[in-house]
Amino acid sequence: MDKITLLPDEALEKAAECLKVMAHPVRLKMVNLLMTGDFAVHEIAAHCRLSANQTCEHLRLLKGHGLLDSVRKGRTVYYKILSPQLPGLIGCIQKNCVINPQSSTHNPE
Amino acid sequence: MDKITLLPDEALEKAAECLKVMAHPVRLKMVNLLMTGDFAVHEIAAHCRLSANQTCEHLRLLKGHGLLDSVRKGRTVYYKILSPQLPGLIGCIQKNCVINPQSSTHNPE
DNA sequence: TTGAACTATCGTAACATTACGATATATAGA
DNA sequence: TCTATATATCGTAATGTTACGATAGTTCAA
Repeated sequence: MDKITLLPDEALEKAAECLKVMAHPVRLKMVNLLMTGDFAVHEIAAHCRLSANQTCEHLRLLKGHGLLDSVRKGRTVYYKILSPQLPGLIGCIQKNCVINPQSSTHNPE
Repeated sequence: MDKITLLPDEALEKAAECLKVMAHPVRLKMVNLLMTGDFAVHEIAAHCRLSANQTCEHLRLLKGHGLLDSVRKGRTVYYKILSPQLPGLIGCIQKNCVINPQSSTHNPE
């Protein structure tokens, strides 16, 4: 196993869209936080040092792509991880971007 | 092991930048192809059904971030995978976006 | 009902990315 | 040298993304 296969275009487009959603430091931070539990919007905002509306927009994007889910309890809305793939991606990032730092050290210009 | 950790901002920003580079169906396709061997620009262009200049630009971006490398042999320039993390990411995509299709089935609007 | 807390949405300006034609560079062969 | 092939770059229009102020909806409690 571990054979190299050429993935179909459809899968690549789906993957690219998913990656695009995750390709933002704030959204990565949100997902990373939510891996440790469920949190309210204002808690996520505080953790990311972000305004309420920006926080909502990022969360909406993540939820809109099926990566997160939310429940309201009174005035507070709690977000949680829905996609079972997210932790894997974060783990992949941890392995590839933290332990083995690389990339973004070059400049195309 | 497999403990959940909050990654530092620096790592998240680096990861986001790396993901942004990969978050394009054509670039994913290029990397996927290059996992099977080294290829010339015009071969990559043909495989991706892309114009020469677009192909070069995508390859330049990937190379500029240290993900690919290239060697010239005569008139032909061959690209190859440089970053040892790329196959892992593609594998992650294969697991998460192909076997377990999800995401991009919702629409934020 | 009124106000406060919390979340969500809208309009839009600022910014980044992508596509594409035109052009430039590099190499090999006639 | 001249020409064709193979890459690379540039300028710019089209498109997409993000940030941000303003506003709106929701819930609770006084």
